[in-house]
Amino acid sequence: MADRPLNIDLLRRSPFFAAAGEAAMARLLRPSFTQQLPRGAVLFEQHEMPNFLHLLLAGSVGLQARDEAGTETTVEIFGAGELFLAPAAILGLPYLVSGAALTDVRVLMIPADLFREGIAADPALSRAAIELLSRHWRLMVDQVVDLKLRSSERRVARFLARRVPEEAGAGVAALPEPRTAIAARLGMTPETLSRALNALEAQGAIRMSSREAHILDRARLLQGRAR
Amino acid sequence: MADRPLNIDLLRRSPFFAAAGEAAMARLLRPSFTQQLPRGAVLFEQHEMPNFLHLLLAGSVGLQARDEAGTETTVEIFGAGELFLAPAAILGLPYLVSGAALTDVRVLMIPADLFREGIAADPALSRAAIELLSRHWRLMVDQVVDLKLRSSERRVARFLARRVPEEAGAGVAALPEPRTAIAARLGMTPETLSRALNALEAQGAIRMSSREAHILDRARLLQGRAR
DNA sequence: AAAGTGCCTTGATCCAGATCAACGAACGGC
DNA sequence: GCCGTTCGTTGATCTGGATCAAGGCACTTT
Repeated sequence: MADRPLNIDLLRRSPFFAAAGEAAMARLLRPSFTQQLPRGAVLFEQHEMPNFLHLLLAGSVGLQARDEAGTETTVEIFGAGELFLAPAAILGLPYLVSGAALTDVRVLMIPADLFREGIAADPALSRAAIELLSRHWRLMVDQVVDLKLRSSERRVARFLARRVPEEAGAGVAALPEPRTAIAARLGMTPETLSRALNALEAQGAIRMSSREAHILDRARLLQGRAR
Repeated sequence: MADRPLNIDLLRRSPFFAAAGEAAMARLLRPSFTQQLPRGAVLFEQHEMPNFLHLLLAGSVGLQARDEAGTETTVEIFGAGELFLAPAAILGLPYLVSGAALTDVRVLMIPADLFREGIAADPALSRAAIELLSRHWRLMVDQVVDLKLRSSERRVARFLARRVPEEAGAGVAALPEPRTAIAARLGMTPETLSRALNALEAQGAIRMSSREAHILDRARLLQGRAR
């Protein structure tokens, strides 16, 4: 079933399987297998037909979209525990975006057809899918609002804050993925991202080291220099 | 059941009920009623708990979000035939956005609890919800890509093109909603929208009159001045 | 250890689109 | 039919962030 023992607990805690329940989880897991992929690997390509659902066990994956001119952005970055059936998998439509490993990753591959059958048959599973989709819709709405009405510095601040437990006043946000991808996810250039991080550091809200940000004061970080 | 005869055919053709099937439709319609609201009316308010699902029968509704500072944007504009269960209704969570009538509207009000029960019980209905959510997720992804990598003029062009049948070379795009709302939906100021429309007219791709745009050459409109 | 090779930051300049400020046109109220 | 009010356009200016162009570093590769 897997080419290496897989962390059942992580799965159980993932928002999706928590909603789907043990039974559905067991059923989906039986024919699934895990895969280890290096940074840069492409999990699926825009316009392809989906054969698998991907549940991320470790690492980060970026959903990337290319426009007609060939320029690319990162639409969203997902971390461990997330299932992204870029709804394609459910609907049986071609992927709207590509999925690329932004770090080395370990993914659970769930056969898409099996999943589609499961959804039709098992109300708990379809309920879980509905919740997942709703959550993902909200993520995108949040991002649209962010892009439309917040400055790049604010977007960076919020991005960092989201990487640390909700109620913590301080903490460490890991940033294992390349700056380019983070910048794209935030709708800015790497240069602007770099400058925004500097500014936040100058304000005393964070302290940067190469692949992580120490958040010194979450509240201050979020409210900005509006002192 | 309704305070005025309602166009069953429009409902049947709406993407949601088309997927849900006649039976589910009939069941949901029985306790529902329609409402006629003037431009500016608020269908639901951000942070409120959802009591109804809204199926738009006529007019346009804008999903608006306010940030902490109080500035407002339009996240999406929906037209006749659309059902927007700003997923809140499904999940039983407070609305993430407000819904405002951008024109005079006629809406079918479907009790949310009834809908939630229906989803749990009827596979066809939950299937329809999944499809709706997937479609709406894709709309938002599209918009994020638009905002991240296209200029305001391109966004306007695409917005107009989407308001005319896919395969038509020419046609009329109605723009009944206030310019301010359209501009916000497109992530720009009314001034910029106005100038973009002028530019597209100068390129000979469209001809504007106050509340509609005549699209003279859809292909040209979409490709831009890259002549 | 030297020489690549990515990846990130820093600095200088530029520009699309925001902002500010009138101005005009459509519309409902009386 | 006039008047205030709301909504859209136009023009002038300003600016956040993009773009362009070098540098640092931290890695592998030899």
